[in-house]
Amino acid sequence: MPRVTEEYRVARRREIADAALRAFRRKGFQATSMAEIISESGLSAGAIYGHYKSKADIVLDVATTVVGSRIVDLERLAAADPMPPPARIVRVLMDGMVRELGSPGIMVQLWGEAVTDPVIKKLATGVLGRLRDAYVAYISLWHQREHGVSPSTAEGIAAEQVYLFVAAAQGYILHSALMPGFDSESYLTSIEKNLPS
Amino acid sequence: MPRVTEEYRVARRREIADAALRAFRRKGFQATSMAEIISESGLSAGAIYGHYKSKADIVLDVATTVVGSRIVDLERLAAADPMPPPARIVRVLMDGMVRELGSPGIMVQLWGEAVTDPVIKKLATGVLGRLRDAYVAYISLWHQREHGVSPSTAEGIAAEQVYLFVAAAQGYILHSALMPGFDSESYLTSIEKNLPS
DNA sequence: GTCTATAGTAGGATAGAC
DNA sequence: GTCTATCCTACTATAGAC
Repeated sequence: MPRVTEEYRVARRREIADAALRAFRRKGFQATSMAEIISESGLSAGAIYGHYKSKADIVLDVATTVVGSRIVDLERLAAADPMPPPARIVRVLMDGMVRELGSPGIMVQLWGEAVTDPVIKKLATGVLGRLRDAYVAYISLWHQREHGVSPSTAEGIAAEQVYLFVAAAQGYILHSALMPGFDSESYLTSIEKNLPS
Repeated sequence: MPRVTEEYRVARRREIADAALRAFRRKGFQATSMAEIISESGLSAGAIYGHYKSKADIVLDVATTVVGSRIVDLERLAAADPMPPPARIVRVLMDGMVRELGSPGIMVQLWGEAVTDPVIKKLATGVLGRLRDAYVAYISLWHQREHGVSPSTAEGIAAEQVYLFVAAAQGYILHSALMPGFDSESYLTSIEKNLPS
């Protein structure tokens, strides 16, 4: 027997999550204190802890949403005809991530936090796993469509190549966050040229 | 006019740095408190702050040493005949890193911290830059030796390929830190098979 | 230089009134 | 559900005696 309607609860959570994302965009995840999320949301500590049980819980919600969008990106591209080559996908994913997250630095902080915080680690592992699976599916489908290979051999190729594609995306994020004056365009063209197809 | 001999000072710093590295190996960088470094070293807070001005200063010293070892690895391999192919280098670097650091998680935490801490960021940027340069030099030399191309074209190839090689190493570190049951051997063989040569 | 003791600070989370 | 006020814990760094 809920004390408020389900609708209300969902709307409030979204409101809080959006405020948190705005705060994270400015200062990253670790450096953003609960006080800042509270201030950004215009609510109070009590109100927020009534909807989320911890800061990690908020991060989890925000990140899950963002990753969901990337999966949707991949599915949309998989439905296109002709499908862009797998190497081209890195660019699309990175564009989407930067657009939504503002700065790739947040991802790096998330990874760092995951090393010690079990809740965040579970999140990061899930994220990485889901994206990897979606990427495998994409590569496999692409090989079937463009090179006409059988589903099983396409699957084999995809499983073997996916590590490098994922690493290319991770490398983009790291370079972008850590190297001042990082030239994203030359990174992406270099990647697209040297990744297998 | 130093109050103690230079030798003594250097030895003490090394002693502290070694203790810090042992502590970092267990719990990573962020999660290791000064109290733990103090306890591990058998010294006191006062003693340590007499030799390092902050915790970040200790991390900087430790990390610089570790990275120096990777550069030495690369130089040693560059002197071998025949030189191992560039794709093979990822494995060597990762082996050395894991041996010295115990866990790749420390690197991930370092990256995360770099996003907000200017001192650590400068360190991470420098590390990445030095390794990248050493890698470029290696790839370039390898193409000259093994494919007999001119130095200038070899340099061009190296500059274009290096991003992907570095990303492969970073991907190894991230997967290793975040994916439970990560199969490092299949990662490395997959990388070696799909990286350009 | 090194020790003990502690100052100083920041941030996540809760209690209790409304 | 939400607010204000505050507790509590954790941790870096310093002060002052030896």
